[in-house]
Amino acid sequence: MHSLPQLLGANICALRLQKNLLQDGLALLCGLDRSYMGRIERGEVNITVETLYQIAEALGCEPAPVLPLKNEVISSKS
Amino acid sequence: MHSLPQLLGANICALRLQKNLLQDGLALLCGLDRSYMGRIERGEVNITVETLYQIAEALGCEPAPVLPLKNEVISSKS
DNA sequence: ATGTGACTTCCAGTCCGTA
DNA sequence: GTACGGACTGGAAGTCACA
Repeated sequence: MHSLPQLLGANICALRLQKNLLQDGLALLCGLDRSYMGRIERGEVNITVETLYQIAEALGCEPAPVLPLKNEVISSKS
Repeated sequence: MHSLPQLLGANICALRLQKNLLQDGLALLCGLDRSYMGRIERGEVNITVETLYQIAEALGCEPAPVLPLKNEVISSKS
């Protein structure tokens, strides 16, 4: 069980590697900064849905497969 | 074809009505402000993935069915 | 090729109202 | 019950320099 941004970042990283892309390359496709893409993959930031769609578009898939299931996510509520 | 926030808001609204919830009630379940929930449904704001998960949780479904498909969304790129 | 700190701008999200 | 407005705070977006 990890935080939502961490799981999301791990999924993005895995999908990126499947496409043999570098963080640089993916960031370019998304229209995002290289260093910001790194932070996303490390789960350091909580992205918006628009950013999610940009990434899904660049990865050539729907946003859904990028998202972890609810029960994989550490609940932020007590 | 509408903007992403508009489609997302319409989906949330439809799912909320299926559950016979008011904006008030859904906002409470999500831990969000009532007026902000209204803005979400009207597509006036671009929410984060964490908020998306809060809403999916409150609606009793996964985040995926709340999200529109890429090809339903007006591309923000030219 | 990626991690990180420092930074600015802008919007996610709250709280107060009115109709 | 819901739409809509103004004013506000924290944090997402976005960039750069350096390790």
